[in-house]
Amino acid sequence: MIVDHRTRVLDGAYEPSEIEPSWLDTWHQQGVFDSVARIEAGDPFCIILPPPNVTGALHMGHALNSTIQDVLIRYHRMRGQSVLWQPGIDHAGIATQTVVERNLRKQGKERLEIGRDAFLEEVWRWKEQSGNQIVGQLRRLGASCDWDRLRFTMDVHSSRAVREAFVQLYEQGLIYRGTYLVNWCPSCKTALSDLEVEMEEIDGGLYELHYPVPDGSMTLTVATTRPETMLGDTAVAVHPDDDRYKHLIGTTLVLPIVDREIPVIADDHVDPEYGTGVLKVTPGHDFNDNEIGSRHDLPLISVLDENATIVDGFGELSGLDRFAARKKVLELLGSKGLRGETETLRHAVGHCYRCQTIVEPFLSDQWFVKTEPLAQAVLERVDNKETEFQPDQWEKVFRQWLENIRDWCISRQIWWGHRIPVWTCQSCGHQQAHREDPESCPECRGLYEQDTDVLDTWFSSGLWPMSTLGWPDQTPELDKWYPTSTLVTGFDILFFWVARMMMMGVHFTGKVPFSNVVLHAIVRDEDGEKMSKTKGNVIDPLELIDQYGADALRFTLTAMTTLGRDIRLNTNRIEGYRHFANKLWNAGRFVLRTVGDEEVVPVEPSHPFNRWIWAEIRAASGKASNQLENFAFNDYAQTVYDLAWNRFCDWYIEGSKTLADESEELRRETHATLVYAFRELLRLAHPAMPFLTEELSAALPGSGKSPVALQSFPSGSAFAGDDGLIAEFDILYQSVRSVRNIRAENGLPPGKPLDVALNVAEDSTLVSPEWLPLFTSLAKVDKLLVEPDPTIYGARVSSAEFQIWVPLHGLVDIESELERVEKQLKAAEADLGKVNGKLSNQGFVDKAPAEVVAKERARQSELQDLVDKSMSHLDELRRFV
RNA sequence: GGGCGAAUAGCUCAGCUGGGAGAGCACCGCCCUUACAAGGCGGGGGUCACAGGUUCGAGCCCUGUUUCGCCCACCA
Repeated sequence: MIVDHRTRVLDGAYEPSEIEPSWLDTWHQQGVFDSVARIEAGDPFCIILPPPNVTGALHMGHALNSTIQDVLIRYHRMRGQSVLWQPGIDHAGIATQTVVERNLRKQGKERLEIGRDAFLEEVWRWKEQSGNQIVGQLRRLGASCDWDRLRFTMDVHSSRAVREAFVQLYEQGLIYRGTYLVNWCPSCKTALSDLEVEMEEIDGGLYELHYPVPDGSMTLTVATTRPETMLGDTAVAVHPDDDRYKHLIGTTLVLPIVDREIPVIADDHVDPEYGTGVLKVTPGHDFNDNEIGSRHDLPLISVLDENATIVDGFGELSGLDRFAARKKVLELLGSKGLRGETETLRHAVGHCYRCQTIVEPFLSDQWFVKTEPLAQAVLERVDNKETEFQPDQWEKVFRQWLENIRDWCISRQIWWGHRIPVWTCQSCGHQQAHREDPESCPECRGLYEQDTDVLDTWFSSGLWPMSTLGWPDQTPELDKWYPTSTLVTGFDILFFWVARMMMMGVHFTGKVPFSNVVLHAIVRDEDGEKMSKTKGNVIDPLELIDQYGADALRFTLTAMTTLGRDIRLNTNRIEGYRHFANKLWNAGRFVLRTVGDEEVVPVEPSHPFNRWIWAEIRAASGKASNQLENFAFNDYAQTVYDLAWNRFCDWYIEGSKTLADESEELRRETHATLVYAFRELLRLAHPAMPFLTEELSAALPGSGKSPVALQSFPSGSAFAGDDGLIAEFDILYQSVRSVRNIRAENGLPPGKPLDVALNVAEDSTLVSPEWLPLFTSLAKVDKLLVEPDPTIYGARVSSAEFQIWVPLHGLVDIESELERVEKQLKAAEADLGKVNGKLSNQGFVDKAPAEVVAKERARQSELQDLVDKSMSHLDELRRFV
């Protein structure tokens, strides 16, 4: 279907839902986002889309993230660079498995019942649906990704990259397996990395327990928040210098309930000031105790199983979950008279980041990445500024984390993910990582079994910039676009993702994966609350798009993005920018209607007013480029808004109406300027408002077939215009506003024509035949008087450039005019006072830079002049009272 | 326990290397002027959290305080 954009703009009110979807098709059909087709076209610019999780629909955070990236991508594409925005989605291991499990449970099914294969089929089904929904949402927002290159972290290619990376690390000795204490989620029943544990303050108790010496003659009192783990105690520790307990070091105590003898040991870790100064040591269920245990060679005892219930062998305690066991242990100790004081205590406890269950330090076999060497390599690159952070305060945070990094537990006891590619022989015990699935043990042909665990989901996302471009193969894409240019993401995944990509990228390619990292804020609701499903304050971007249009939403997000600050989304703001979009729409309708069927050709205008708008466009173009290069998104939006509304619509369009009537020649020139300046403006706005700008541009005469997305971003070279024109225009602007002000302050209707006396220097541009008609029409001057008439009273506005006098005789009461002038005088006097104060300060005159002093002097005489004129005007007015 | 960020108009926020306090929305007044009432024109409104300091000059730099928010951290 061929759309007649001209008719659509001319006939219709602005209705984004009617124009936006059709452009999605057009862009696609015209291959606007195809990157590989233009792989040789220019300097590379590449952004890897942070792959959204297939856990459901997108939220406002994604909309913000994608908008920022799309603004950058569209800008760089318009700069003629060879642009790739690589899209993809993430399988999101635990998160997705949890969602699918929950859905199954609603149907009365359990994961374990249906089995691994059937379950994975379910997940793939879910992935298909969620993935499509996500892509649909991103496209609707206008995201100009190269959609043909859409990737998934578990597709064939990514899986191969994961496999390759794992095997290399394994062979390099950077991946190891062992039995260690890890963070365990008893609900997800899997190990978690340190990062996946969220510390949250909860109310608990600090319980005192008495442990008797073997002969029962005395007890030693420990303090603990977790009495139930006492079943696994293998020592009691005191500080080596603690005189209270020094004599007991080396003796033993009897662990109540289990009747096991445990040693009293000395360790620096114990704080004599805290609790009783005696620490029970449970190396099997506490990270600190585990370290103490390894220092003292203590045995490790697991008293909890993977569900965090007490294991067999503890009588009535066995089978109780940890919280029930806690109660029971306290009860048992109480009945033996072995309980002391209990103190309530608010303390930080680790929770699973996916299901919020309290994590349990749990002894198990897990796979780890030795991160220290990887982190060191990254730190060197950051030192060399090979990757820079925006805003730069994040560099410090990033660095600190890497400096204190601990080994990364990468194995997960779930089903959804990349299976760990390590096989172990059931006969000879041979163990090896394989790039291809092996048939049998390469050593003895025995039964060879693959590890059942899967990898941490962040392992595959850590490879994302490389793997999407083809690694481990040396593809043309990898060659062209790696390292990528800018990574745009939220600071909440700085460690999870950015750090991992840096480590993997540097390790495997020797190059940092991106030269800039832009960390944007999270989107909060109007009350500053973080959006979350549980709070029910989540806003679906699609709803906002339906209501206000994608352009308005995008412009809002762009305008609200100052790096380093949270965004509070309020719908007033979106509404405001919808009005802005509407304003542009109507400006477009005006241009079309005005120009009609006339043929317009781009010409270098001769009239200063036409040249002025080009000067404004040039200035704005330079500013906009700068702002985008520096990730100052809000400033860019402001530049566009100001140029479009305050310059083009309010002044240029209004003035053009007068100009076009002056002469045939001027009409032609002005109409051409209207069209071409407007088109330039649309290009400037395109990265933020792609749909509207395409639609309006396509409707303009002589627009050709090329979409705005592929046109060049304004560089100011179209028609230079000179900067002096901006100052010339300012005189017109001030003078017109003066007359309007007189009108408003005296209660005269805005449309009422007035006689005006305009006094200026002879050589003033204002009275030149070129500017004067603009003044008389924009100020709605009825008759231009030569001189003020002293016999009637009038309003007067003075400036350095002009004096305006408007006779008010018979029009208004004089009191209001007196009021207006008095107010003006008061303001001028106040300003003058400040300036005089400054200039009479010897310190200022001596020490301030010469140009600052000169500026103040100039201002002094201007203000003095204004004060004088206002005073004499007041005298004049008072004669008529 | 460390570290970071924020505090500016009624609201949401800009304010770059220190030199005349800004925007949008809201508010008030006048206008349905032939692109646009989702609009036009004009206007009011701020002890820049507080207290010191540096400087000729501080919203901006330094010190301290208060109030919010976030991150990291093994005090049981």
